[in-house]
Amino acid sequence: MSKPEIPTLDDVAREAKVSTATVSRCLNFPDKVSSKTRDKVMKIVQELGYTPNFGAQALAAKRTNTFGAIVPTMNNAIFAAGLQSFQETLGEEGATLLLASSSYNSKVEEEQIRSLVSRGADGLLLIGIKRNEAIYRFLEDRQIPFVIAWSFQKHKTRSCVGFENYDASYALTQKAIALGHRRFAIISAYTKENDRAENRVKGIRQALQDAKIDAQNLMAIECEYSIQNGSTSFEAIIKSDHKPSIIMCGNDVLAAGAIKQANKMGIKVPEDISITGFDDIELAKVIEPELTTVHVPHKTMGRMAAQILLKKIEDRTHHETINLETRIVDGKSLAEPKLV
Amino acid sequence: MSKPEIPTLDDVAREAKVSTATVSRCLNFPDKVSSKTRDKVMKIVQELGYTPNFGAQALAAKRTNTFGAIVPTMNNAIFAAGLQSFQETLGEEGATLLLASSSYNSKVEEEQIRSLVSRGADGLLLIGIKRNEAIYRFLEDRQIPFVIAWSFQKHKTRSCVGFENYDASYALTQKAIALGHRRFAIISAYTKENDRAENRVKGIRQALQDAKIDAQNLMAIECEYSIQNGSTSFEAIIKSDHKPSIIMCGNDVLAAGAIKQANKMGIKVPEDISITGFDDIELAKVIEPELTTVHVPHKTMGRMAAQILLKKIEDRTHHETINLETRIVDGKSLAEPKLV
DNA sequence: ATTATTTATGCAAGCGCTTACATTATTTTT
DNA sequence: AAAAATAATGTAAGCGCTTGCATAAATAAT
Repeated sequence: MSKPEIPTLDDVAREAKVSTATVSRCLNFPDKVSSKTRDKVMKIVQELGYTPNFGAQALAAKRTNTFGAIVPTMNNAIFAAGLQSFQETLGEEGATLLLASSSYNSKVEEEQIRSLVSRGADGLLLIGIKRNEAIYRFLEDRQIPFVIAWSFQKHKTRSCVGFENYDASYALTQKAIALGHRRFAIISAYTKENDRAENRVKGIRQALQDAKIDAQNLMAIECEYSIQNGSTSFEAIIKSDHKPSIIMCGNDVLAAGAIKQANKMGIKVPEDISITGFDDIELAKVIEPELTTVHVPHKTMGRMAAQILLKKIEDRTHHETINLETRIVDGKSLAEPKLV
Repeated sequence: MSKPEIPTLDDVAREAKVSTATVSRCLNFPDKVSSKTRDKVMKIVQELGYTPNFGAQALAAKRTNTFGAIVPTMNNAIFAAGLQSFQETLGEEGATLLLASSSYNSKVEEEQIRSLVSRGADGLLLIGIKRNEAIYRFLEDRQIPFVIAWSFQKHKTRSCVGFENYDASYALTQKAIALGHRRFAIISAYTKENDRAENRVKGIRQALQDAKIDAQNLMAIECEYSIQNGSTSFEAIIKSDHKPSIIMCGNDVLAAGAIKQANKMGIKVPEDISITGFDDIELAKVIEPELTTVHVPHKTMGRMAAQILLKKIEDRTHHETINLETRIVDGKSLAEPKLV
């Protein structure tokens, strides 16, 4: 068999009878080269099917035009829309996205951060705030730009673009209280290493407290995000003796599972029980009844995250924290509680 | 500010008073090194927080322990489950996954293939068969192992693990015909560069033909996969004068959109019209009525794809094509047509 | 104790690219 | 037409790592 002739810069240079420096410039700074040689070189590049060796390039240039993103999951659409616009915005600038998924596991996330950095990621998109301080320092020591999304915090140096999970959740709870609900249940993601989930729960608790509703009236379940878990948790709540008039779910996926189970059990939503979601993903509009949920500006968030990152590459000192607005989407799944 | 002290192999070697070769061996072949020096070196590695530079490593070693996958979309869960198990299987072998999404655009996919290869991907997961022959040659010239998933073909050299989209679709159509359906509509993805979609449509057409149902009785719409498009297409079909008794959708996402729209328009599924999906993603079980669809063994497919790839790394000549079974999942969305 | 093996380390040559800096060709100015 | 300024190209020194080969240390065999 013929050996795998992967052409190198040298091959191109030799063939075109110029130095490797010139070829490199043709590729990277076309206008630093006379159009005559450029054409000649480009032709050979085409002929040989030359592709630069990324490792060599990264090694020599110390930048890669590559960004990394680590999301907790790709199993449901929570992050899809945001990532999509993140990627698109990067793409417009000719940058590439490397994607990894941590399965909501902070150990895994840490490894992936290191891996992406050692792969030469010029910048990183991270979801949420809560993570080991050591890993933040790792990034900061190396001066790797990063931006945190899906959460908002006013930090002196760590840029973010997100929203107040707490406030959104608080507002939704207020609305439920105003409708007359007094007995609550929560189906949440694990809050331990997930500040989004944590703040959503906190928002609910605080709203209840502020309305002088005793914590006795709240039951909370934590589980992984999945439709199945939404269903299971719903059933567990119904079968418990807590008897809430409303179940507030940590996201739309759980809510969808809950509604599905309600339908299955012949429990009418919202007549018998109200159910709310969070995120406003497409799924929220498919289930019957349509979900009352919190709209999160995913697209905007993704785009702005990319923009911040790009700015940080330009100017290492750039810093900003952006707090996006959320809003309650009125579906059909939240209504006044049944009179008892 | 202190400069970003990124430690290198040299730093570790100097600190540990050994050669760089020894440090490298400690990291890559621990048992080629005496336990005494190993401990000494590892301690320094820890202290310094050393992470190997990926580019340099790739350049010197000509392998990266990294695999690439390019999926058409991450916007819906079609590929999520498969990718997940693909990643898990790779992870067990200490390999990393680089993920890219092509937005069903073959030009983009081609770029991404090149990009992943130049990034040093040891192997690639590709979705579907249909793509430019040139890009196949690109991979083959460079002897980059790749495996095709989600489609099956018996190819002499190109390995794949997938299923017969055609057969599955044919079978589902037969079932519909057996129930009495004679007037069909299809909502499909664009078939131009998508062999899965193409074969699904072909399967339907052939089943109709074999049942002596004239092509006149079939109406087909192509659009991008999305719930919204499912809804829009459903409405278009209903408002046309085609009046099918069944709408077969290219995947569950479209079907979900269709059902949603049916509910909205007060059209009963399956009493007034039957709707089928394809893929059996979680969504299929959430919508009301539950979808009759084709179950695709996503997890198995992802795992086997990874296994094949790993085998190919071991033995460049390894080759296999695996045809997985699909099966019809009986939901509630397919029933006998209304008597006219 | 001496020699033959085995094991552990070091040396140094790249891997394929970028980029100061030096050199040469071209254009502009006087 | 010569001098000065500008543009185009070449030279070569790395970037941080791996690995074949040579050498040194430890162990086994005589």
